[in-house]
Parts: sequence; structure tokens; C-alpha cells
Amino acid sequence: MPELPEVEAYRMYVETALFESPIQKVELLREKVMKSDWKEFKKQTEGQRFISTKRIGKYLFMQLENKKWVLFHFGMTGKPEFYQSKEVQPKHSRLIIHFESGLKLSFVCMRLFGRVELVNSIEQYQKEHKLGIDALEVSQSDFSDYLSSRKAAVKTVLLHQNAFAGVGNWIADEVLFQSEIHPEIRAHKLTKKQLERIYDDLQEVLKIAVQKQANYHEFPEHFMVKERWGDGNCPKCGEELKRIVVGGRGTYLCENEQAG
DNA sequence: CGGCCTGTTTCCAA
DNA sequence: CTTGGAAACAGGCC
Repeated sequence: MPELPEVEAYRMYVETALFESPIQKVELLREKVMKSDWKEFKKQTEGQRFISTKRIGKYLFMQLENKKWVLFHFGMTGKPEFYQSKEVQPKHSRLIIHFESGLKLSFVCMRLFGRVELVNSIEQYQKEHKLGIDALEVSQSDFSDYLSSRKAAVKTVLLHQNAFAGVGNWIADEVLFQSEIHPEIRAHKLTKKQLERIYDDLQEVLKIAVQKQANYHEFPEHFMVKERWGDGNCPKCGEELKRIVVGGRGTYLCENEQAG
């Protein structure tokens, strides 16, 4: 379930066992998820130990002793999963990292939208792929300037990964609900005050979701996302939530609270 | 069977 | 060249 908070939870999860033992071998079960040259990936990873991790938006980087990074991008349905040799391999495993200790790390990805690749430099990767800074790091003024420069629906602009990275479909909906902004308002038409409110709510939603390790059962009562996944009503006024499509994505809102 | 889904990339048109 | 919007990608679930 990978938006910024989910990927941060994955980062902490892999850190629980990632550094303990060197990689014995890597095994590719579905070529589709391997974005780098497989032979090169194998050569650069086998025998190496992981030494650190870094997350930017929805991208998880894991650094090796040789300073190269293994990048996991989870698409819509990906997740990392450790398992022991005697345990059954997780369903939809696409790539397995075998450690010398016998522990294995699976890149699980049901729909094959996720990708694994070898990255030489994160800065270079960000430049080449137009990946912005993490959404938790963006400043109020950069945030406002970017939204003001875009004519698309505000929800669509929040999903862009190139100015600030990590916002996905449910977070965009939740933030606009908290800010009482209709998702189809054009971003450049927002007032300074509205932009400030959206920024504050974005930071708040991200921080709470990270703190709860993206476990939405533990989200606060005033969050709309719980209702959204439970087919429910507005936590503020009780009105039934409405589903529309914005930028091709399912979008939930309360028409009372988010009139304009 | 049709519709839906937490994401990105690619293609096309303006 | 930039921007916005739609389609494509894949598999499982209801």
C-alpha cells in the first residue's frame, strides 16, 4: 500500500534485519520488475552487505558497501517481506535476496507495476527521473509556488512527484478533505490562505500516518480515509461521501464540506 | 462479465 | 518545448 507513510514503514521494517548478513545471492522470478541489466545487478549485489537506507517519497533506496543503491519502487501493490528458508515463499514474490544467514527478503508485487533497480547516485537519479524532494521536506513557499504555477485540478497536482514526492491517491483526498477544498479546483486559482492551509494539512496527515506506520485502523476519528475504505460517511457532517473521477483516479469527497 | 484499485510512464493534442 | 489528459500496464476481487 505504498504512499509515503507506507514506504516509510517498509523502510523501518527492512532495517530490522537488512544489515545483519551479506547477500549470498539474488534471484529474479519475474524479469518484468528488474529495470537494470540483470547480470550487472547480480554482479554488483552478490557478496555485498547493506549499510544504510534512504527514502524519498515512495522510493526506497538501500545502500551497499560498494556505495551503489538497490532501489525498490512498489507500484500499487508491492511490499518487502522477510522469511526464513524453511518458511513458504510469499505469494507474488518477484525478486528474492538471499542472505548468508539463511534469511531471505522478497520483493512482493502482485500487479507487476513495481520495479527494482541498481542506482549509482541518488542525486543523479533524482535529476534523471525528475524526482522531487520528499513531501515532508518541502517548504511552504516552494509548495505554494508550485501549485500556483499549475492549471490542472489541485488533486492532480498534489499527485505530481517532481516538485515534492510521496503524495498518493488517498493522501491527496484526505488532505483536501481536511482543508475543505474541492479536488477539482484548479491549482493556480487557490488563494494564499488556501495554499497555506493545504500545506499545513498535508504535513499533518503525513506525520500522523507515518507515526501510525500507515495502519489506517489507528488513524484519528476525523480522518476521512477510514470511511472511504469502509464505504461510509463524512466524519464531520455525516453526509454520505461522494465518489468522482479526477485525473482518471477515484476521488472521494464530502460535497457539504468541500463545496469550493 | 464489468468495474474497481494505495502508481508511473507514455503517447497525443493543445 | 511545455502542459494536461487519457490510455496502458497486470492481476485479483466483488
